[in-house]
Amino acid sequence: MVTIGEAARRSGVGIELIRYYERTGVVTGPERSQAGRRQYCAAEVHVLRFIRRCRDLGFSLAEAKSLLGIASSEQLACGDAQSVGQRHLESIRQKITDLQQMEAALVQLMLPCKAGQQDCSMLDTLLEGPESDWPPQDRCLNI
Amino acid sequence: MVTIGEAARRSGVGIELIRYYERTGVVTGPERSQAGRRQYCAAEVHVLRFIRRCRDLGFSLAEAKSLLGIASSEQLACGDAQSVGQRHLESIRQKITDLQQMEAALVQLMLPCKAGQQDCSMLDTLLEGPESDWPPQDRCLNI
DNA sequence: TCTTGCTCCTGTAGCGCCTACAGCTTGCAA
DNA sequence: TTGCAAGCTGTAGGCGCTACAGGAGCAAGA
Repeated sequence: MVTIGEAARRSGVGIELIRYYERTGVVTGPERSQAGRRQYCAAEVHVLRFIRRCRDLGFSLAEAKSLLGIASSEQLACGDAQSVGQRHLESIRQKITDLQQMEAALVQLMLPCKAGQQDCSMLDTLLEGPESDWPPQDRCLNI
Repeated sequence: MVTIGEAARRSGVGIELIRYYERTGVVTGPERSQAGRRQYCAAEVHVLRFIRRCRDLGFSLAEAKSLLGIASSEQLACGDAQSVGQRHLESIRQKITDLQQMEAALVQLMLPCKAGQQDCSMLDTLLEGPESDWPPQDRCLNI
């Protein structure tokens, strides 16, 4: 049984963030000491580390919670975990593609300025330029 | 002079978003009709489109506002715009690199499951696996 | 003229994922 | 005993939207 500070150190999840996860139901609250302090057992520290690893891999908290549920269910449902992972992998690849297109568009936009022209074609294009084909109008681009 | 609905249509920025931009000082509010309705001139619609293009390219609202300031200043400071753009380009490239490493780590994590083993090594690794070298501990990974 | 239906208005609250602070109590060592 | 670190709760802020409630204005048709 360790304190929240020690749990934070061992899991790599900050103290405030641990309390936030508890408050929002991502993890269940641990036992409390008589004085009301949180006391974490090894398994609970494992869970925190699990969440952190999921977050490091870009999973949302909802996905992390879902994977945690799969991982701690009686019958180990590998297929379920695989499909969560696969969906996530596709979303990562989509983001990479979007960012690469963004990068290309930005490079294109900034290129003419390097020629040392008088006007800044970058700002001109942003202000009045033609409609580019980027971004496609029908896709969400909150990256 | 057009209504907010028409300005939204012409600029590609939603009505609620236009009001949000005005409320948060990204753009200045337009004239009002006697009944208190917003009335946009062509230049104001241009500004909205400028903001949208910046956002499409991944600039933050603060950066967009800054670029707008540069674009509408008397002496056209192309160098300033270039440096904002260059910094942004580097951050896009950093994000791409991070995502690619994330992708590789995820593929690595999910690979062994495909072999049809009894245990799900993906979940096992997330739960108890060794510390991977990804992510590096000293970098922000909120992507 | 009246009604219908669209557009517009303000204000507020919610999302996801934290981060930070105020103001308090507890625990431990010197 | 004193002093400080570490814990506690509750609340607010940041980013960039999005969505609603509850009202007012406006143009076109019956």
